[in-house]
Amino acid sequence: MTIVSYMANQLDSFFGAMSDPTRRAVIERLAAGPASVSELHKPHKMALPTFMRHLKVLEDTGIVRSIKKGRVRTCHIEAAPLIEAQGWLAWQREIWESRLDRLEALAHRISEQGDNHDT
Amino acid sequence: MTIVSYMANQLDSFFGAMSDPTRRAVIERLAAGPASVSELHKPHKMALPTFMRHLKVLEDTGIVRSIKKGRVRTCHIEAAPLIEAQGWLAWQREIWESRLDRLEALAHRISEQGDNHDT
DNA sequence: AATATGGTTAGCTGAATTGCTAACTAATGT
DNA sequence: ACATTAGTTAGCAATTCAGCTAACCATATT
Repeated sequence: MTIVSYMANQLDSFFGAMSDPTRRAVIERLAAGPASVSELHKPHKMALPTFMRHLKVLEDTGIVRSIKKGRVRTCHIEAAPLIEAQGWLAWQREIWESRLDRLEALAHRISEQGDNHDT
Repeated sequence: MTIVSYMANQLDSFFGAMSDPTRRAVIERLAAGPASVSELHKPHKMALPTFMRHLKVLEDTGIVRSIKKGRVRTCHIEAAPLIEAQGWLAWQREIWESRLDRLEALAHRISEQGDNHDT
């Protein structure tokens, strides 16, 4: 079992959640402190139900938590999923960087063997 | 113009690319060194054209580069996009962590005001 | 009690994503 | 020259995603 399959569920949904600019904007806003749904919605041009679905994605992933008091739902950030994902990236990057010189050397050797590179 | 919109294109495609387990597995494999398309494909059960499309996503995002020599296309990793994304995550995390105590205190205060939390 | 506000549910679109097969080109091996 | 291997192109089907409107419940506010 690779580490990938172990973390797959978590990372799939985390990266999926982060791949949308609206959702990243919400996260950036929440970094400044908790906010209600309509407060979060205000700067975005989309309809409220559409926006709510983005919020739901963030909650399902565990990145955002919310509490409803009266008719107001207040959202805040949960750091754990981010820390995990950042850990994965950092780990990958470490491996890559430790091999980059070798990789580049090899890539150069390959590209010099033939002039057939597309890209 | 927010920092989000500035980095939007890069980060959208990067996180989108990372949200698929097949593509993350390819990245992990490539961390161990360059490999041909069929070498990369071997451990995956999907049809080759399907797999090729995943590879194309990674190339379009700039995470993977490839060189064709003869009939063999050799792929390797490009570190830059990863470093950028990791930077964004690290930056976010820094902000969050510096506020986490305040956030949690506030969340507690809110949740104690009313018993209406639906997660 | 009536109205306004904050959020939610249901259901519809169009576009993008992920999988497939079939058929094909180009390079290599025999 | 012929067969095999490596990769590619084209096109189809099922699913998911991101947006919308309309209608609705529950809690303030007046």
